[in-house]
Amino acid sequence: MTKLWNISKYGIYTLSLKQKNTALELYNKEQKEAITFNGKHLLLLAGAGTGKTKTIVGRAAHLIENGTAAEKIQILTFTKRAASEIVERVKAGIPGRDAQALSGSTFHSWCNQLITSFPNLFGAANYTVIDSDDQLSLMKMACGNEKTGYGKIRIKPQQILDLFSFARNTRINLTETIRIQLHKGKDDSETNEEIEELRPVLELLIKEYQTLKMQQKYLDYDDLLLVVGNRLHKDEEARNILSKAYDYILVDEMQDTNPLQWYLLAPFEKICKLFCVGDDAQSIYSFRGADFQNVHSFTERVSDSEVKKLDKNYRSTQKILDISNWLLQKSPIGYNKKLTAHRGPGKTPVILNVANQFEEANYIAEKILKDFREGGKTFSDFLILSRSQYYTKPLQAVFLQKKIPYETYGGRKFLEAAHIKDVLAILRVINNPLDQIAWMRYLTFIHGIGEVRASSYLREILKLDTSKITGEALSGIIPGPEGGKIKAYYNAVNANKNNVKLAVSSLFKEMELDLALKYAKDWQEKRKGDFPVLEILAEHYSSLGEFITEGILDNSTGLGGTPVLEGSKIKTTENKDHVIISTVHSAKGLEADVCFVLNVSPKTYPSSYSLGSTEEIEEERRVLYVALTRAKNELIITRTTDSLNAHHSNAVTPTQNEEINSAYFLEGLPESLVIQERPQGSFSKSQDAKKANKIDLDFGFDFS
DNA sequence: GGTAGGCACTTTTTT
DNA sequence: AGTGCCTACC
Repeated sequence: MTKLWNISKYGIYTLSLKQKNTALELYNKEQKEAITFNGKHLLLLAGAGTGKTKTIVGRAAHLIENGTAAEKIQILTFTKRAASEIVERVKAGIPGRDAQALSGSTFHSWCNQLITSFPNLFGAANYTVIDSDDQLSLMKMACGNEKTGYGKIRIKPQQILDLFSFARNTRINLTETIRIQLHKGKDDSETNEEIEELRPVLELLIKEYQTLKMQQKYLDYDDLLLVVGNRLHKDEEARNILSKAYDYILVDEMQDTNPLQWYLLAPFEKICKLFCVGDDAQSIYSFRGADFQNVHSFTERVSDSEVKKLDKNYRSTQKILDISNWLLQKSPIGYNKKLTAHRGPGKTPVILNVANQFEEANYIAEKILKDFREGGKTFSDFLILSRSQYYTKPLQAVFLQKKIPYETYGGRKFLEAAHIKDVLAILRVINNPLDQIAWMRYLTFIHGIGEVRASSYLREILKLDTSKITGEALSGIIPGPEGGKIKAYYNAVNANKNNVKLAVSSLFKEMELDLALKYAKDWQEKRKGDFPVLEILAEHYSSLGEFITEGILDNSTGLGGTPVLEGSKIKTTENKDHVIISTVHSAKGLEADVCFVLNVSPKTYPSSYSLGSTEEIEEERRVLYVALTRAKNELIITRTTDSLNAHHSNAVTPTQNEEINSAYFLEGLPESLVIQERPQGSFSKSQDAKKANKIDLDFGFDFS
């Protein structure tokens, strides 16, 4: 099965693609030892920039060149992008077909492949994988059916999903999950009473949600892992089958795996050899249940295991590492980590004090253009990192205006865009007629049909035997021109259901006018062009189900770039020279010559949402650490002074303000580590400038 | 009663 | 860019 969702993001890696991975002289002693490790299980602690990815690539190549069949190696990563990068680099290093069968996936996509490959083993066939939007719709349905119980409790469907997902990912029971997530872990009688009141209601709603999923043959993200994990734990036959399928599992970003992922991985300790790579200082996913016990307790949990370390940094110059090291040292947790550069001192990092986001955006744009025109740099030499996707909006506007090509990582995905989902809904319904979420979207897409009427039509549709559902039958249920449209859409796909591309293109022809009407505001400029892309994506799949699921499990097909068609291949801007704008969370593994870290201001680092618990603040610290260590030669940290006078957040008490300032990560930063700058021109020694200097307030902070 | 359209609001991080 | 809430129309 071809996976076109792996459209390469390798633009920035092409230079390193050519090197032969297994030429061991390319590696240092520690890397070599890891690559050629001959024991059973290995945990490799690899600090930022120490050649982690390179070593995984080398390990896979080494195994293949020493006789392991490529299909018996599974590489697991967090994003499809990371997986494809590793796989492509291994393939590039090994001539011929030996490495072609090498598989790299996310945990979720891997589980999906296993479930699909062994339908009898896992007992799931023809299911639909649902994304978070669909989960929310389904949870709303669950809550709607339980109005009595739900009405009393002030908890939103999204919160219920978050609690449930947290519980499943951490494998903690519901009571304790509520305690941790809603009561900050408190264990007193008042808390316990509240928990006892909430828990039964939640349980009821979650059970309803589970039932709805079962009825409609849905699997959500967590289900994918659980289905595989549960089977492996309970069933020896399953373990036997999979032990024949795999000899080695290579896990990237081990520090970000959660107990559910460990639950999935643990049976493989007996089945094959684990090679897990991670860095506890870069653990930034605890909101998703990541637990660095998976790293810290590795040797206790896994018999026949060893730990090795990589700590020589090849990415950054020393002055960039100095500020990164300083940040970690200030932590009350001992990370016991100090990166040393192998590339000399380099340039001192800059802190750029700006008045506001627009000044920040303009400064960055001007610097990039200047370096591009006069400094011999390409756009791909720049990486811009932000705490949140939302914050980069003004920057993107300025880039568009100044014609700086960029690509965003993180944020809304291609297949999550409303107009794409509208079209996919019809495919989904034909793939799985029990898919009520898709039915509702399909029906309410038609002008004149709202939620109420759609529900009643859907009730009629579901009464039909699934084999009796036809375009004709639908127009029998839905009268008038609306029914005619529904029928036409249905037939367009149904007549071509064995040719996904044709299904998509004929459906689009039917829907185009209505789509243009619904999205009149930005149809021509923004949305219309996505459909040729969708058709070409579709071309690479042999069934509707595969197309829908692979799309949902992939996050690499961002909508940020302008997709361009070139022959039969999609070319997106990502293949051209462009700046990368990314959230820190999506930037793991990335690096760039010049790196901007946006808005390192109080309230953002750490985020004011995280104040209150040391664990959360420390996670924020690691987020900043990850950001700082992306830079190879130039690090520019910006900080906005108007974030201090928070007009947007209305009620900040003086005490809170003090807390915000004292928790601020750059507070107390030694002068020698950075150069403070202000943009030239519009920004002079005004009042704003004075505010900028006030950020380093000297408040002590007692973490004990 | 049901639907569509307009307005205001709001955004941590992701599979 | 999406969602929730209100209002005006069928």
